[in-house]
Amino acid sequence: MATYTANEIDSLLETSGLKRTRGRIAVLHALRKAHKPIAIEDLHTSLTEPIHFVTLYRMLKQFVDAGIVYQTDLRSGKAYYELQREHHHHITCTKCGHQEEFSICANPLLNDISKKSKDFEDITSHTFELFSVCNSCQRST
Amino acid sequence: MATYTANEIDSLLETSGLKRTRGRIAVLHALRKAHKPIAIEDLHTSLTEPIHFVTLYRMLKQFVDAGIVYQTDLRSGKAYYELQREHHHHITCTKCGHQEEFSICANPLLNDISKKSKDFEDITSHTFELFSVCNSCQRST
DNA sequence: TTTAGTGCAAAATCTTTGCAGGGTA
DNA sequence: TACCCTGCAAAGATTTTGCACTAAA
Repeated sequence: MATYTANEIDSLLETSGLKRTRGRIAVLHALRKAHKPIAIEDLHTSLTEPIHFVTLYRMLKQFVDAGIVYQTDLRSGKAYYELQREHHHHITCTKCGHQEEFSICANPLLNDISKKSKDFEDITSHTFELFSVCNSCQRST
Repeated sequence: MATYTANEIDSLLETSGLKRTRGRIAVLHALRKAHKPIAIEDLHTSLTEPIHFVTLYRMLKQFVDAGIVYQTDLRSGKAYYELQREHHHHITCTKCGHQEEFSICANPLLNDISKKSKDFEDITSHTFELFSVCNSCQRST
């Protein structure tokens, strides 16, 4: 449950035209284990294979371009990554950073939007993140 | 039309408990003129008053916290800012950077989400950005 | 073998912090 | 006057680039 099957990973990579390397497989497994958007630094820590930061940056960019990985931004000054098929969103507290997950996705809106667009056909990816002050921070103000 | 009235700016700042300085007024005017999310560097270029980058960073953080300014991320490695009341979203081409604006906002979803949340009452702000490959880049592949 | 992927070193870019002086209420 | 705001210098953090070597198809 915590890992992709070898077949699933292989087909993801093959479809994208990316070679099946030890590093990429390890990264996809690590992303799968995270179960939430994770920053590059934390991803690197969680890896079982030694992979250089530079390589990690390059891999993730390719994965995002290929649509395998979802990239989002939580206003913390760095990028967060998650497997596309685990895709979900968060409310983040702007005071303490506390997060709550929610399963509602903006997908229904995407169809409307792409239908109206003249320059774009399909939306390959999106970000959707909410920010607020959590109840406990609110009380302590 | 391209500028706030002095009164409007004054009340924005007053409500937020921020002092009415020459710099802040100039920045709000510049944001108003932009009519779209703008990066700090471009904002700085467009200013009529000389304002230090450091000050600009600090101002924008305050504005975002105060709810005057909307902060978003276009996966370009830097933050974009826009007046909250001009708030709208974009589809960005991941190849050439071409943007198309759309007026549909995720607001209807926000209500649903905050109602279901146990840790958060009101959503103060959100990001919602779409990514795709534009038709013209698609053709040239 | 040929092309794509990786590691290393270095640099570029964006953003934050501490402190002293200046402006606003 | 008291506190907030700003500029300056410096540092911190994240991400990118060039090049040589290695591994996958």
